[in-house]
Formats: sequence, C-alpha cells, structure tokens
Amino acid sequence: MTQVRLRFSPAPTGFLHIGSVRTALYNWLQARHVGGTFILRIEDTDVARSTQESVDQIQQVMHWLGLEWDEGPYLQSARFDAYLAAAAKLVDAHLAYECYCTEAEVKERNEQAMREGRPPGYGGQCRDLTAEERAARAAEGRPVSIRFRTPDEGRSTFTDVIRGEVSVDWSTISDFVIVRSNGTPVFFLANAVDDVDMQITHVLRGEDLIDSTHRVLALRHALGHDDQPVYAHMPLILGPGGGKLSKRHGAVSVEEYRDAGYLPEALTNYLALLGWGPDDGREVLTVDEIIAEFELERVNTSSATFDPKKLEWMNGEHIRARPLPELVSAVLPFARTRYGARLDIGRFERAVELAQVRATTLVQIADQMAFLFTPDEEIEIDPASLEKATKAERAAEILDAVIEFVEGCEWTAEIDPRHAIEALGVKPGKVMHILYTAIEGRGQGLPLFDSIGMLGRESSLRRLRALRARL
RNA sequence: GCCCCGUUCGUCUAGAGGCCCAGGACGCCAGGUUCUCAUCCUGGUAACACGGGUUCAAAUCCCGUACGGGGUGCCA
Repeated sequence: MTQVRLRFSPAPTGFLHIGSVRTALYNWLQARHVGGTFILRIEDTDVARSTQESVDQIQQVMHWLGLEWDEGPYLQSARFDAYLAAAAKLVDAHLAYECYCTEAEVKERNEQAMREGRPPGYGGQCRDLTAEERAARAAEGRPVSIRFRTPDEGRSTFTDVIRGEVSVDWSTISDFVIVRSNGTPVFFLANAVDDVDMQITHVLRGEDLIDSTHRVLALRHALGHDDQPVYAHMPLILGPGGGKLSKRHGAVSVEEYRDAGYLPEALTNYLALLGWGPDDGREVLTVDEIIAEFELERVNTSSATFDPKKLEWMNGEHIRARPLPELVSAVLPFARTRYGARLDIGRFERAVELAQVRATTLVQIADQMAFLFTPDEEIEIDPASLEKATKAERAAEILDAVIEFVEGCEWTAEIDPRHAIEALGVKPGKVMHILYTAIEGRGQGLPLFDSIGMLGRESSLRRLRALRARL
C-alpha cells in the first residue's frame, strides 16, 4: 500500500481567505485521518503578484490553527528549471508549441469573438508554424510563450470522489499557455509537474478548479504519467445571501477572527462542518474527534453559505469547553493590550472564570472585566444604563440602604446586598441594574456579588456613592 | 454566449425507493431557572425549486426547465 500524500498549495498573493483555510483544513484532516503526509507547497509562479509577506502569513495562520505540515514549505519559484525542462520536452514532442501572439492580440480576438457570439478561446494561430515563420516572428521582436496543444475532439473524463464522473468535450478547451513570454511557468504546468514529483496521491481543492483538472491531467499524460491521483473537488463557501464571501459580510481572513476573539478550535470546527458532518449529527467536536470521523466520501456536493452567527455560537461552546487555565492564557493577550500595567492577575483569573459561562468571544470576556482595572474616578457610566438607573423608582433609597449595608457587613468573596433591598419592600431582581451600573458602569455584566467582593469595600463604596450623588 | 458543477426549513445539514404528512443544529419567537446580562432547560416557527416520466411506492432514479455557483486569463 502506497503512502498517502496530500498538499495544500496556496498562491501567496494576499491574506489567507476563509475558503482557502477550509481547503487546507480538509487536506490536513484527510492526511491525519489516514496517517498520511501533509505537504505545504507555495504556488508562487506568478512572480509579480506573490509576496514574501503573504508566504509568512500563510504559515503563521496555519500554525495558529494547528494545521501543522510534515513537508515543506516548497516554493515553486525555486523549481522553475524543472517546469521549463518539462515544457521543452513537450515542445520537442510537438505536444506544445511556441506562440508568438501577443497578449493584446489574444485579448482582442477574444473580445471580437464574444461580440460576434462565438465562443472565446485561442484560435490556434501559431499551432503549425514552420521554422521560417517562427524565425520571422522572432526577428520582429515578438514575445514567445509556450502553449500546450489540446485535443480537437473527444472527451476528457476523470472520477471525482465527491461528485463521481466529471467530463467535458475537448473542443471547448483551447490551447493554453504553460510558459509565459517572460519565461515563467504557469500554474497548470507547475501543478502537474509537482504533483508527479512530490508523489501526491490525493488532490483536494475547491470546486472552482474542477475545469482546470482536465488540463492538468492532459499535461500529466503528455509528460508520460498515466497514473492519476485521487481527485476531490469540494463545494465553495458563499457569503450570506449567496455570491462570493467578501468583506461586506464581515471578516474573510483568519487574522480578523483571531483578533475578534475567536478560538482556533472553534474556527476549524465550524469550517469542518461547512460541507461535512459526522453521521451521528454531533456538531461541537474536538479536533481529535473530527480527525477520527472525517470521511472524504461524506463531503457534500453543494456549496455552503457562511453563517457568522453560528460561528459565534460555536465559539461560545468552545470557550465553555476549554479548561480554565487554557482559557485564561487565551484571554490574557487581549487583557494586556486593554489594561496594561493595571492588570491584576488574581482578579483577572477570577473574572475569566466568571465570564466563561456567558461569553461568545474572548474580546467579550476581556471587555466585561474592564471595571476591575479602572480606577474608581475613571469609571465611565454607560448613558443608557445611567438613565435607566436614575429613572428607577426609589433609586436613592435603595442605594442608601446598600451603601449602609456594604459599610457594615462582614467582608467575604461574595457580598450579597439583597437583604438590604428586601427590607425596603422592594424585589431585588427588578432593581439590581442600579447596582450593576454603579459598580460596573453598565446595567449588566459579571455577577455583582463577586464583583463587589473583588473590588473591596472602599472601592465599592466610592462607586455606589458616586452614583448616589448623580441622582 | 459556450462549458462544468450544483438545488431539503432564513442558514448548516440528516436522508443512499417504502422507517419521512421529512430528523438534528444555528437563528428567530414564547415560557421557565437565575443577583443583571448571558448560560442552561422546555416548547414553537419553518424546507424536499418546478414540470414530466420510471415504479405498487420517489426528497431519494431518469429527462427537461428555472435558479444559483464556477470556468472560459501570458491569475491560481
């Protein structure tokens, strides 16, 4: 039995899109599920658009998500010789040819064809040039690219694990460029050569590449390799409302989710469920559970709409599932940037514990504890909460009673002032928002009794009196 | 335009001819628990795109139409 080898092969031309991450994830899952090898291959054949920054970013994001690779990163830009040698071999065998048409000419012809209602595509102008004709064009100073000659008839067919048999008429696929006039190889060529050289056994990628597979396979065949890797084209991820997932739907890069307080395991869990699910219907899963249950054959055929709401819910589930110490370390960076030197670790850990059951993002957790690290005189009271508190019936009376209680009570971790309120004949539940406003600056937040306990008697009294003074 | 792929609640999905007048989850709505908010619990809402076949029987198979997505690049 041959070793299973998969690769994730992004083009480093920008941030890593959510859709690309899902592709990386599925490749990684399949590799881990069967004990295969996961390879990272950077497809930077388009030198003009590729950036080192993007190469670095891809790796950072994959580390953060836990998608560790076993080989690579291999850079295609370091293997141009291999691709160009393959191209030369194809030209020698008359399976590819030198093309002297300029980009502008090709573009113009395509537009012309569209206007006349004919299908666009390269017309084969340079297919059968004689040596003299080639020399003449070269003498004119025309640029030279290399085109692969596709069959004029017949059908191209391959089997897709997810979709079954996929086929297309060769007549609809015109000759395509495999080496640009600037001498750099194109995706189809590099992809075909590398998948052979790196002994890739399974190709998992987005449905948008389904048509290109015919071309890659034809190249592979022309280069003398009739064996094929297993292909699986996964459904695309759409934005809310259909169409491409884009900025206006919220974040589309992993960094944005990381910075918004999402846990990597929540993101991978949610993304794994977009197009796949275990057969028992469970949804909140650990990575190990997903690896154990992942089946390529169970991947869906239809595209899925990205739902930020469900992701947020799932993030909350994973926040609750994390052991407290691990949640604490995840929230810490967010708290540091917010509270800096004022951060008190003891209070911080307790606050995270109190917030764990009620938050859906790490940012929420960090924000909810703001009142603990803000000096009494700098507490900003939320306007809406203040208005509600000041308009509440008997607010002054209630605050006076609570102040008196806090002044004299025995101090413990949880200070419960409800008796003082009940003594006035008032139901505590209805007026607690007044106390939350005084202590935390908002009508709701971390549990009040613990909050007062953490703040201490003096600080709590200053805050209660400050609000009393504003009534 | 042409080619490819797809189509079950608003969204993610279960469903591989009878178990389905379609199940779960998110969201939403209504109750309950609770010191607030949230969590949590209970209940409710809501779908087989359409039209033809095949079959004793179709969400499930076939054909067509509509709709959606992708491709048609010297991007990947």
